[in-house]
Formats: sequence, structure tokens, C-alpha cells
Amino acid sequence: MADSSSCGILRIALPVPLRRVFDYLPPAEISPNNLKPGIRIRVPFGKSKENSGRIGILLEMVVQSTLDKDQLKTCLEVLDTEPVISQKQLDLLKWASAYYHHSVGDVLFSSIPTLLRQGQPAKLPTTSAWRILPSAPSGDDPCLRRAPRQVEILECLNQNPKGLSAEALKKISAGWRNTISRMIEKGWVEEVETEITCLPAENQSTTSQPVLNEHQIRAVSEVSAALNQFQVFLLDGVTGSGKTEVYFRVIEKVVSNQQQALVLIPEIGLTAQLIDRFRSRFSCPITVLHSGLSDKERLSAWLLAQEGKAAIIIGTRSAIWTPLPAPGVIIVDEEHDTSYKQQDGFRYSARDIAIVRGQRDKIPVILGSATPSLESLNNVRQNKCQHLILPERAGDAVQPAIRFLDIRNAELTNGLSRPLIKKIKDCLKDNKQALLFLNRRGFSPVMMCHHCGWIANCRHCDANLTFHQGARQMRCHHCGSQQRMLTECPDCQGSELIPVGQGTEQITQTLEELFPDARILRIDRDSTSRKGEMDRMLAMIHNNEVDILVGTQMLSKGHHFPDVTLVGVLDADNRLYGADFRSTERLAQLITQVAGRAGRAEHPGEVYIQTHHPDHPVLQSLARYDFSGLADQLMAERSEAMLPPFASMVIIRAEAIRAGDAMTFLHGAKTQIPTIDGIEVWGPVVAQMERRAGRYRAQLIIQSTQRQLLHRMLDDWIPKVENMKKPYNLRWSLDVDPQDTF
DNA sequence: AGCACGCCGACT
DNA sequence: GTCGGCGTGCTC
Repeated sequence: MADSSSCGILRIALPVPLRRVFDYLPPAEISPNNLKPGIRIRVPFGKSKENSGRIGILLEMVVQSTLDKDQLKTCLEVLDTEPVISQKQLDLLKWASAYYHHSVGDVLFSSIPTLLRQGQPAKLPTTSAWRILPSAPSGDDPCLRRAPRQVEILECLNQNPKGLSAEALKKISAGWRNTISRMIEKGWVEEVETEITCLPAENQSTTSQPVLNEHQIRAVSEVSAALNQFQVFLLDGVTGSGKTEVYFRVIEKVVSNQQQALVLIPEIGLTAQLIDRFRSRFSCPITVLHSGLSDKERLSAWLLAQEGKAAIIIGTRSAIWTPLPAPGVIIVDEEHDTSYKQQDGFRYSARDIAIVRGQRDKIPVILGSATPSLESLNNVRQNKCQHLILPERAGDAVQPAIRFLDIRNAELTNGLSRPLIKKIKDCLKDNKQALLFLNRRGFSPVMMCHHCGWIANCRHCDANLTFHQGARQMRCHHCGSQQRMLTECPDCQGSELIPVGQGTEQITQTLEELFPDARILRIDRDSTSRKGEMDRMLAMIHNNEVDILVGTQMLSKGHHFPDVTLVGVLDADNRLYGADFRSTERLAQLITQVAGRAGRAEHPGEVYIQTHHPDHPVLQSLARYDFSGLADQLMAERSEAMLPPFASMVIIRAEAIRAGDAMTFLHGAKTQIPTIDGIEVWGPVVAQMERRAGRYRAQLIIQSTQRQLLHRMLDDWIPKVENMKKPYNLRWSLDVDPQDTF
């Protein structure tokens, strides 16, 4: 037996993009018994000054290093007594590092809160709170007759003897700080440091449990039967079919078993509304992880989950890495949503990780969607996933009719067809709201010289500049550069520059001319960039202060507009023949989601899609709400072309300052790929938009019907690519299971 | 990713 | 002469 106590070597992962781990000697004064995998250790690294060192995570203790002992450095400092990453979690993260072929150090560090990355202690941070003291007078005390604000705050403090946070006090009164300091002077209130806790439950559950329909009952019972074992469910139901209620019933069971529920939601601004629904329904501790949190709040939420103090954890993509001592279920709402795939650095899919986690933890995973991804539908066909269908809208609501407006040879008024304008007019006459989708911000995507045909383009990208009339600017939507609107052509000095094509700004203007009495609201990234603006606009819609809504697809997610009875989709054709193999699938998802935005029982609503291809089979299936037929078509296409989900795909992308460098590099990388039966290599090809933000980009697609074979090849190949000589400014990255092939 | 070293052109 | 941009190599 090796004497590991004297010759133990620490294998440590560091937050560097290197696909490698580093061996160190343990610090002399620490007993190796106190060194558990998952603790943080400060180590000297590289040529960095010997003072501070870097923080790493102990992966394991080994007896033998690949290097001689005298080549190893000694750790500087042990930061934890208990692991910040459990062995179970380490194993999951190591698996993900191998699957996505990404640096294990990067993977580990991206899974923990920033403050832990920076070396802060792994204990709940504190925050100021104010607590009532016994010496405080009661609310009806005569000395408070002239101090209504003090009475108000005292009453709230009385109801919360543990104290209230600054955030909570602010909600009671805007000038609370002054009021509180006066009461502190009188000795009625004290300031205390308290741990940040889970969201306070609402005092009593006000919402009654809705009656489930037979499909919901079946879904709940199927999942309930699989608690404490691994099973993936695809909860497939249109908007309003009651998916959330199914989640709630399952979570109730999980929580009553003293287990935790992890709920993933897409990255959209409706976390607040969803959290309110959870809070009014559950009295157990809930914690939330999303991008709006401060570092302190994030650490608190993470630790509350890790310590088992939170029963329900709601979060966006990165919440899939939350440590759970007692996992009971993982729910991925809107599983088809692209925001579950990280688009840079460690490019993981939170939905796919959820399934792996469920398997390792032996718990059910529920994927919910009105428009499931083909990946999930394929899993259903292969019996890896159980299909639970909720076919009806809860209550009596009816699906809106989906119809097509054939715009071949049609006369368009700035992108709007005659029949659509007529429909809008009828809709306004009925005092209902109309909603128009166009996924293009700005006034026009092209600005052209009427005299010589010159087109304004971006200096840094292979793209045209979009004209923004309101801001009197030309902007590049790809690199963010902007310049003042031109008044004459730089080529021929012609003074007539004309907008070509329509964006939301122009559609709004055209509608204002066509319907001068209508109240029109534009909702896109430009009009909602100010904080709180989106919420204000949504409130206007719900208060019926708006007749026509014009918006980009940011309006297609999550929000429901009961008074909208007419939905128009203006730019469907772009997507029908888009460049990416998933664009038709995305169009189908968009239209279905859009249809779900509108209508209520008395006014089911209608969806009109302007298209040059009204007979396209995908559109025809959509109009019949024939999702299984639609899935069959798309699956057949993918199967024929051997594309995902029928093949595993990996993309290697490269970009460099100098034209051609990325292509040269990828050509070189391709020659290192062994010729193996069953592995196909496509390219390299330049990116669809070759130059972006001043860098020339290219990519190489590698795919195989045998995932294992592909991954074994990558294990061999990536080190060779790493060792290739490359221009210093060339950057390359791997994307396993890419969302887009751009 | 950082960081240091070393190499050439262009400044006080 | 050296200041500094960029290319290269290395990290237990």
C-alpha cells in the first residue's frame, strides 16, 4: 500500500481554457485527511508573481504524477474545510467537460457563483435588516398621532419580528431611511445583520387549486408514479393547456417528500410573474437564480440550495448546475427554447444536462413545451422519453385559426398586403387589439442611393447598415457600430437616399398613416431598452390603452394578450427558406407560439401569415395544428439529410483579423482528421457573414451517426489542433450539438 | 486566459 | 540609444 499521507499529490483544476489539470504538493502544515475533492486551494501558477497565486479546485489525490516530484510546486493555501463542489457534482461536471470537450477548470468554475470563484468564504452573506424592539410603542400610542409613516413601518415590523430588509422597507415607503433613523434614535428599532434567506412565502395561499382535466390528471399520475426513478417526460401542450398546473402538482409531491424541485425557465423578462405564481401557490422556501441578481444574492441563492434550505429552485440556463442535496424532480419549461444552449465559452445545453442529471440522481425530468424540439420528439419515438399530451386549452378557450395571405404578385403598402390591412380595420372596428410580428428592428434594413445604387454598409462587417429614423442614425446590428444618418450619397453626392425594405419602425409609421385614430405601440429592443419600459408597455396592453401592437419576436415568448384577436406575421418567408437546417422548425415554433399569444374563450382570434408559399407543406400542417404530421415531415427531411437528431454534429469555428487565416487554419485542422467510416466532414467554409466586427470567420462541420465514434475521434484530434501553429490573433472554438450552423 | 520574453520599427 | 507593438511559448 502506498503511503498516500506522506506522498499524496493533489490534482487540481484551474480556471484556464487549457484542457489539462495540474499536480501540486500539499501544503506542509495541513493534514491530508482534511483535503477532500471539491475544496478550493490557492496555488502558484505560471510566471505570475509569487504573491497571490490563483484559485483552483481539488479534483482528486493521486500517488503518482506524470512529472517528477521536484518539478511540482506546493499549494499556498487551503480555502475550504468542506467541499464547495460535492463528489457527485464533480462527477457530473467532469462528464460535461468530457462531452463538450471543454477545459475542466473552466467548467468547474463556471458552475459556481462569482464570489466563490474569487475566494470568498462559502457561507451565507449577510445583509442589513431592521428589527422592532420591545420598547417601541404600539400603533395607536398617542405619541404617534402626528407620525403616520412611523406607524405604517412599525406595523410592518411588528408583523415581521425577524426584521425587514432595505428592499422590503422600500416597498412600504420611499422615504423609509429617514423614518427608520428617527425610530432608531428613539430606541424603538435596531439595525441587524441577517443572512439573506429564501423568498418569504406569501402569508396565506390565496389561489385555490384549479380542477384538473383528464389529461392533466393522467400527466400528474404518470410522473408521480416515476418519482424516485429516472424517467424523462415530454409534457406536450399548447399555451393555456395547463402545463404549469401539472408542474405545480408534481412539485407539491416532491416537496412533501422533503425533496427539492429544480425548475428551469428560458431567459426572458417574465421571471417576476412566474415567481409570483410560485410564491402564491407554495408556502415552502423558494429561491431564484437569474441574471438580474447581484453577486451576493447569487451566492445566497446557491448556498440555500446546496444546504437544502430551499425546496424549490427556479432559474435560467446556468441554474442547471445548482447543487441539490435532495433532488426530487427537474423541470425544463419551454424545452425547445434556444436560450438553454450557451452560445459562447462552455457551450452546454441546460436541457441536455438536465436529462443527464436526472439519470445520475435517479429522478424524473419533465420537459415542457407547446412546440417540442425534434430532439425530444425523436427521444419519444425511441422510447427514451414518455410523451404526455395536453390536447386542450384549459377552460373553454379555442385555438385561433391560422390562415395564409398569398402575397404572390400582391400589391404591398410598405410590406402590408391589402387583405391584412382590411383585417386590421375590422379588428379595430370590433374594439379588439391587433398584433403584428416582424423580426426586424429599425426603419429599413437597407439604405440606397436612388441615383447610383450605392448601399450603406458596415466598415467592420459584411452587412448593410440599418436605418433608424427615430434616432436619425445608421446602425450595424451585428457589431453595434453606429453613425449619423447620411443626407447625401458618398459615391455620387446624390441627395436622394431611399429606404429599402421594412423594419418595425416603418411598419408602425405606415400603420399610423393608415389608421390615424388608432393607438399604436411598437415593442422591440430599441423601444424597451430603458429599464421598466417593457413592463410599462405590457401594462398598457393589458389595460387596453393600445389598439395595434407592432413587435419583434421578443413579443412571441411568454406573454399572453387576451384582447388580441388578430395576429399578423409579416416575414414568414425569410424563415421558411432560411440558411440553417433548423429554420423551418423554428418558424413552426414561432407561429405556434404566436398563435398562443392571442384570444380567449369568447374571442378565439385569427392568425394571418403573409407568404409567397401558401402551399408549403409545413405551413399547411401548421394551419391544421397537425404537429405530429409536421414533425413527421421535418423528421423525414432530417433523416434523409442525416442531420440532427439523426446524427451528432460538432462545429469547429475559427476567426482571425486577416482574411483567409481562419480558412487556412481549418484546412490544416481538417487534414489531421483521420479518415474513418461513419464520420463525415463538411467544409471548411467561410461563415455566412464572413467578416463580423472586423474578424474573418470560417467553420468546419463534423458529424456522425455514431456519437461515441465521433467523440473518440475528437479526443484524439483536439490535442493535435491545439498543437497546430496558428496566427496569434486566431481564435477557435468547438461547439458540440450546435444550435446554429452559421 | 494571463504573463513574460524577445524581436524589430520610430521616437525623445 | 529605449519605448512599445506584436508574435511566441508556457503554465504542475
